[in-house]
Amino acid sequence: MSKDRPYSALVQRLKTAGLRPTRQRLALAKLLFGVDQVRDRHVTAEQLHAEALGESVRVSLATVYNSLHQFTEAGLLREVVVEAGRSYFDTNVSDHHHFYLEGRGELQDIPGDRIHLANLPTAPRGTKVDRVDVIIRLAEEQS
Amino acid sequence: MSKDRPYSALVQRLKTAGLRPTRQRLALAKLLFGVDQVRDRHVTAEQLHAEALGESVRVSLATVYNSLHQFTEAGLLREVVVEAGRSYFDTNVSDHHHFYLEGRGELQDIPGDRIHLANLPTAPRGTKVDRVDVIIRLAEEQS
DNA sequence: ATACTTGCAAATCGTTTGCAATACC
DNA sequence: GGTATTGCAAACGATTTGCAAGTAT
Repeated sequence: MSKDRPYSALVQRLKTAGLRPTRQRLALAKLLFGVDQVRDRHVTAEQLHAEALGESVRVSLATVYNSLHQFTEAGLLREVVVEAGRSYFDTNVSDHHHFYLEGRGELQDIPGDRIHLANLPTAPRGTKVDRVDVIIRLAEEQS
Repeated sequence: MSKDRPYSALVQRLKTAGLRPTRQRLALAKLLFGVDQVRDRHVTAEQLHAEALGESVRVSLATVYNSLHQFTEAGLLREVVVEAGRSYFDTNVSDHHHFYLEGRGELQDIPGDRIHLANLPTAPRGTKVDRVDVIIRLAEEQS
């Protein structure tokens, strides 16, 4: 499997999302959604930028931010807010929730059907539920 | 009821929390917890600062930040993270959840016993649940 | 060819910090 | 008096923007 393969699946995914498959976007998509990525990922812009540079992919941080937001708008990513002042992007866009390990700043998925929410109050008049976020904040246990 | 009353209840509350009842802290406490405040409040530092200035209370923004964090550490406030890059402080420190009106950046409390969480996964080894946040994100309904 | 993208550096936003001046006990 | 607290302005980290140069179709 050559490193220069066009990754047609990813190219197609970007096109379908209405995004030109530029070198940068494709490289980032590969890091985020590529076949090498076994499980779902939770990254910050800085992390992804560092990772790209580490793989000798030349991208500016600004472009990483732009791409992450474009991917999010296109429904390829989901933004998770757990900490004021830092945004995480989750490659798992299905209905699910999160563990947040406060010490490490680490996120972990919890399948959506794992938690049961009952008696959800109805949305106030004039509004509709966009989504429900459940974050279980974890602290390191002092043995 | 004079405007200059010492607000002994608030003074006591600060003292109990191990905080000197300075002019600034007392003024902020009054805005947050004072008798005039009917319901629970959700404020950002900037909002509270503006409000204080509006009431001719001289406080610096830095002191507002300091005080909010001190109040939070003392358990008088709870910090709510709904949006990357902005912190809300909630005067309701009991167990409860939130509606978040995305358009207006507005928070609304949902009593803790209103929502039923079932099948909560157990915390990973070495960690313990610090708290569970449920945020119901609301969008304005396009009629 | 033309519209979309990129990179850079500067700008911005919310928040924090260093430190001298000030207020509380 | 001695310590905690304040205010200011500068520092900060994350994110965004303006714009000239580059790239996809």
